[in-house]
Amino acid sequence: MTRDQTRSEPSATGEGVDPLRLDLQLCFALYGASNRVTRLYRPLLEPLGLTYPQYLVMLALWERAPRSVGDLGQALDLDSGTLTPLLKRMETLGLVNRARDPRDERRVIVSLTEKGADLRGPASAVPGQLVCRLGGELGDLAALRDALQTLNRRLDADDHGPT
Amino acid sequence: MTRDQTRSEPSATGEGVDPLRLDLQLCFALYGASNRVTRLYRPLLEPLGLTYPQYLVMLALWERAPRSVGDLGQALDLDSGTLTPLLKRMETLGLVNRARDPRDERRVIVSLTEKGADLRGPASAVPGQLVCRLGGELGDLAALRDALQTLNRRLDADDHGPT
DNA sequence: GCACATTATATTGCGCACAATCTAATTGCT
DNA sequence: AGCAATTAGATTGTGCGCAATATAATGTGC
Repeated sequence: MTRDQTRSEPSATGEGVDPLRLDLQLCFALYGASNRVTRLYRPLLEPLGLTYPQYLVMLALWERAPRSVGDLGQALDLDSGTLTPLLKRMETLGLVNRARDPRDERRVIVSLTEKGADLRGPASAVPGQLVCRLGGELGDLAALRDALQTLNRRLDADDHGPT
Repeated sequence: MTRDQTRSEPSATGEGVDPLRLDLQLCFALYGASNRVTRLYRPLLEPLGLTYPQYLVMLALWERAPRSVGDLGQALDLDSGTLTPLLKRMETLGLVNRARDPRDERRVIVSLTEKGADLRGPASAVPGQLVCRLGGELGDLAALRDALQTLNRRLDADDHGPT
């Protein structure tokens, strides 16, 4: 029974005749693309001392700061179990400050330090370098972005539990 | 200096006029989509006792087994630092066996146990459920898959270090 | 103004991802 | 044979991602 009861089709790049293979192909491609892109960012962000999720937090804060942990979590679709230690590391790095909101002591307000704000300049080179490394036509990349954003919106809309 | 020196554009869903925002939008969408899809799989795989990466390993093994750790790593684009502990957990679960290749003692051959092979039946329901939860037109999902696979191939081709 | 639910964050625990490093086995070269 | 270079995995350490739980502050009804 350790036979290789397997195969059914060439598997990989074929046309999507079998919808049951579509999930594997799509989700695996998504998973791989996300890993690959994080790897692509790594050497660009390493000189800044940031990881990719930390870079996303900085982008959110450069857009608007100060803001609460929960607000960041909503923007980035991450929960407090992820953000709390991440923000603490960024605080240790001297990029952000964390302080309880005196108006509502349950909230923690995250603000940029001067060092954190100053990092925006050096970081501004990153997007260009990355698009360059991504390669491909700008139009194709924009189309891919649109398809992913559509998917994300649909998944966000659904998940309020059908039975 | 804690001013909100921020904003410049509406930011989110606009047309891709500014290529410098494209990386953020694309990569963030990718990152979010990957996280969301893993979350979508979780309740489907939990009854099988699998995580999403473990499910990917099982799919690879159902396609062809036994195979070496390195072979799995190439197929899934994961390195030994990820696979070794993952495979050990799966061995503890009784899904796979790990054994040195007698032909080449450096290699570790991963094979399916009967329990692992038997899981294929229950798992066969997952892809259909997932595509259903993903929603959207099959054609759109197939197009997204193709775009991601193209991107992945390009990134795999590049990375052999230009100076 | 006191139980009780609600809200915001923190903590704990587990499982990836991956860089860096280590060990051991094989291959190549001479 | 003998030894350097290569190769395959394993180990270690750091940083997410998230479920489950805990803690503490706010709001609500009575």
